[in-house]
Amino acid sequence: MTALDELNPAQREAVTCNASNLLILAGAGSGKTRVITCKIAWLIAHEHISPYAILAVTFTNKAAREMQERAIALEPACEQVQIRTFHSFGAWFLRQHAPFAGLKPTFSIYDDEDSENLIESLFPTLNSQQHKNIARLIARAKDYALLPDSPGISRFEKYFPDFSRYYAEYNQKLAETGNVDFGDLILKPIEVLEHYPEIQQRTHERFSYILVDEYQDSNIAQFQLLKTLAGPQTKICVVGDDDQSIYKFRGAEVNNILEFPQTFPNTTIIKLVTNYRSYQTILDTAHAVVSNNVNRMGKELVAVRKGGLKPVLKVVNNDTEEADFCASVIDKEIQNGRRYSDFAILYRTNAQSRVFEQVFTQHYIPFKVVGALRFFEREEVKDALAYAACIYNPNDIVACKRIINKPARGIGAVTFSRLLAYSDEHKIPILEACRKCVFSSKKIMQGIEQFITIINKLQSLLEQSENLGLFFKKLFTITGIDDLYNQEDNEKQKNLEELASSAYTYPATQEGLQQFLEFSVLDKQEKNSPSHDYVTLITIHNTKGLEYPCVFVTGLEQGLFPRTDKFDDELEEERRLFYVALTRAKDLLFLTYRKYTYSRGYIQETQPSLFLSEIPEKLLSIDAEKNQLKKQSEWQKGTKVYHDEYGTGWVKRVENTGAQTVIYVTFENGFEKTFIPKYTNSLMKIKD
DNA sequence: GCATCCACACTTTTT
DNA sequence: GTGTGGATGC
Repeated sequence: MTALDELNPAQREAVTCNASNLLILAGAGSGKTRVITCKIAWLIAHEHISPYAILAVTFTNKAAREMQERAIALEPACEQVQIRTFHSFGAWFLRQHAPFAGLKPTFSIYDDEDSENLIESLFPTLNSQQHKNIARLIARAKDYALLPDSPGISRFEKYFPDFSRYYAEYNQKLAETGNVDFGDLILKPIEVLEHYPEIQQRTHERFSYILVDEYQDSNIAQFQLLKTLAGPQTKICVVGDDDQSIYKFRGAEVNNILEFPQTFPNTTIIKLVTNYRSYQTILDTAHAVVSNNVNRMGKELVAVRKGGLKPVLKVVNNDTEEADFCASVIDKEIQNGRRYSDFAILYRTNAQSRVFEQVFTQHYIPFKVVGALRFFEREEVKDALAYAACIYNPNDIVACKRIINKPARGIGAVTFSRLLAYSDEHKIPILEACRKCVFSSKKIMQGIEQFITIINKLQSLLEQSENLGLFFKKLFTITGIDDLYNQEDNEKQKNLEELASSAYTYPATQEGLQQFLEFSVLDKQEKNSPSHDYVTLITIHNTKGLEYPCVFVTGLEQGLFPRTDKFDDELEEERRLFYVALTRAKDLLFLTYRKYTYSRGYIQETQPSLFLSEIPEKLLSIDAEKNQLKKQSEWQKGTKVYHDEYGTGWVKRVENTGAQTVIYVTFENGFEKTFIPKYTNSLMKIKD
């Protein structure tokens, strides 16, 4: 295979290694995708493994598509390889085994917002913050593969009293209506495999090779799915980078990768540390920061591209100056022949994009904000999809609730809960309940009748339409959402247009509808329009896997990045996030620190990010007036702390020895102790 | 059931 | 500064 000749020795070893359990530690920019795609092609061409027997799991659909395309380019038979996200694999598996999972063949998949809406209709007496909390905790519980009756669920109770009861009722309702949420897409396949040995046997026989990408961000449930999918003969290859694990807050378990060699005996570990992306100066800076983490496997990237300019640290007064600085650098570099698409502005929180949008507009710099409000999550788009979902699946109570009174037909929350109770009592789908239920109020009866008429019309319209796009166009008119959004908002109208056009390639059949609905819920990532030349404004989380010639990492203030209310292990995750940010840059890297920020309308003085103090000065080109950048530790005299053993105390003294901070704490019980925060997990900051 | 107004909160979020 | 949840009144 000629592609093999283009690989470095470590990459080649990773591709050809035939170990049963293989862990590839692939640093940022080390050619990871190339290795995986080569490996898939190699398995088919040289190990004579059927493409049908290979499963490759990625974290995003975008990554899956890219992987498939590149694998096919190397070996056409890769067309047959299952390359999917964990969730899309789960959906695929459940469609085939729906009855075994207790699901109707037309089951709907609920995203986080849908789940929350379901919780809202189940527990109408709770307020929306409580609904949110329950939804978040259920999602987390499912990430950890915990069911309402699992012993481990008790630790959730302290965040929400009676949590397991709400969780049980929620799951019960999903089961009754035969629908699933995102968590179930992982958990239900595990259940099916465990309860039906013949299905597991067949699955084991089918997949002889499983590859998992971005393994550092897999969660416990996904890990269990991986274990149940793998038979005694199945070979497993996981690829990831412990330094880039940034999704712990949503259940990612970095121990999946750290403990992989212990869990799967005789694991071969291959490290890919040759970096093809960034200049060495950028990697030196990134390494200086991430090496402060204790909980890591430890590896240092080596750049193929030696030298390079030092990263620039720019100190500015406020957010406008920060954006002005970025704009002027961009303008200058454009003069030097760069394109707008060479630049990315990275920030910790979405709210930071606003000033950049304003300033860039003034400077006539074209930009695109990534990920703020995703297309398939927009109100009008979800409304249209909800009508479609009602036609496809009469048991979709969330979709029905969403649009039964949209546009307004005089059917409120009370009426809907009665309909829900009726469907519950008579064990009939919610749409049947709408057809059969009788209310004394004439106004309500008329409203429901209107709604049912619309649904009936749509049902007969579906198979008469030429394609799904044309069906949607008619749907907008018949349902009245066209009028609802037409007058007030042109943008929403455009989005509906775009929804229709993205459905044109699907046939107007039950099957086509199912595929489109599934696509809309599982593949929400905005597709990038490569034809356009614009600066990217993006959160650091969203940049994972991306690279840009010129990167600005902005808002490097203590409290914002890192947030200061973090415990030790969370601080390490913030540091990994910073590491991810730095390693996105190929050529030029700019770091900005604002001395003052606005928050809640007030101007506040800031401290520079702890991470800036972790970069040796000689690695940076510092653009600041004298004394603008004070060194600052995250620990200050007077900070209130809590220690697992000694209880509450206050920091008496802080010593900074450059690389290391030592703090002296006096506790309420009289103890005086010395800590190196970097090495302690039992001490945390608490609010005064 | 719906419109209106006020208080309040405000990380990140591949699926 | 801005958007949203919840209370209030019609």
